[in-house]
Amino acid sequence: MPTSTENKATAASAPREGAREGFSLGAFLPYRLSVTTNRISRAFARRYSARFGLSIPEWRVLAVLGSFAPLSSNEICERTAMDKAKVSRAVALLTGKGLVDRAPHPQDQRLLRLSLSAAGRRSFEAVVPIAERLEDELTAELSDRERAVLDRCLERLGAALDRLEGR
Amino acid sequence: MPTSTENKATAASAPREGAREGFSLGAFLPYRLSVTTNRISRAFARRYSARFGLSIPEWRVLAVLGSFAPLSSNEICERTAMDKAKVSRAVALLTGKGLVDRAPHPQDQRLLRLSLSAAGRRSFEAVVPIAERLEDELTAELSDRERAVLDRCLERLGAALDRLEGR
DNA sequence: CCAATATCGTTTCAGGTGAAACGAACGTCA
DNA sequence: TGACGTTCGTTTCACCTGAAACGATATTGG
Repeated sequence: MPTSTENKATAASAPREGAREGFSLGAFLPYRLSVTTNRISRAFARRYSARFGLSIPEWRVLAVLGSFAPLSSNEICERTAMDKAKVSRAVALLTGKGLVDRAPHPQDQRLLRLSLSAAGRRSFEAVVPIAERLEDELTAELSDRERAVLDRCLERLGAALDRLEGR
Repeated sequence: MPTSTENKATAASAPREGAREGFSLGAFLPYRLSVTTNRISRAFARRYSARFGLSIPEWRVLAVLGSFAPLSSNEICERTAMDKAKVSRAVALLTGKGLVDRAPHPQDQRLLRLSLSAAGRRSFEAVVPIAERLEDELTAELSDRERAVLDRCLERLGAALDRLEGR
């Protein structure tokens, strides 16, 4: 859906006049992560959004429901790390498209019991290979060890964030 | 500025009923990168936005101008990987705050010649240590080797994206 | 039992976003 | 020179976003 002009990759180049050494945005980890992540999101969206008409939030909901249905909205929030408003909208769109079934929870009327419809499961099964292929293409140049280190780094960054937020 | 409810970190847990093994969002690299990156952006914004009144785009513009002034808007686009509309707005805000000076380019009247004002440089010098400290805290648990591998992974992901986009 | 409080999901609201349209300035080529 | 296409930065437009307010349901405490 977005064919952005942004994030076309930017190699850090040499400082020019007025250079203030000691800080380089191009080497700043939050910045690098942000650029790479945005580019990946776009690349992924380009592949499936046109074909399936799914936004990223919708795809995420589809993904967790494909693996863990039935879930309440709140459980989807936890599993996708999206806020409840975003989940609510994505679920509304997916039910409107007939991809998600929405039923009341038998014990607690506040909760929804969300699951994939037959059509939803077909979409899920169709998108998963695309997702996996993109991941393979992205990580093709990474050795198994590098991939393992990358996973560990993300885990530790998450733990560091837990500490920072938990203060 | 944003004290989000989103991205509070979500550990992957065991599949439940209806589990469809073979795909787990929690192990999907684009997803993990996205969650971690968004959390870092928020953590960073919390630290400086209240104190300096800077949005993330503004901070990025400040950062590149602090290191590479003078730059045109287009050069800022390249260096920050933001699209031109976002840069245009950030520059407008920064000039409004008196942090950035805007002059016409002597040879090419289409270009702007942007640089930090004295106040802008003071803000830059004030934010840089905060940025560096956050990065240190985030990567405190990473060994030098892990950090190096992480950098290399990001580089190779970027190269893979170049290929994917360049087609 | 009845308040008071908490939780769930939706909706509202103000603001940010990218894509595209736009005007102005430049370069080109005859 | 002048018509044409290009590049630069701004603005418009439709959409997406998170925070907060909200109604509905459940739970707790008196």
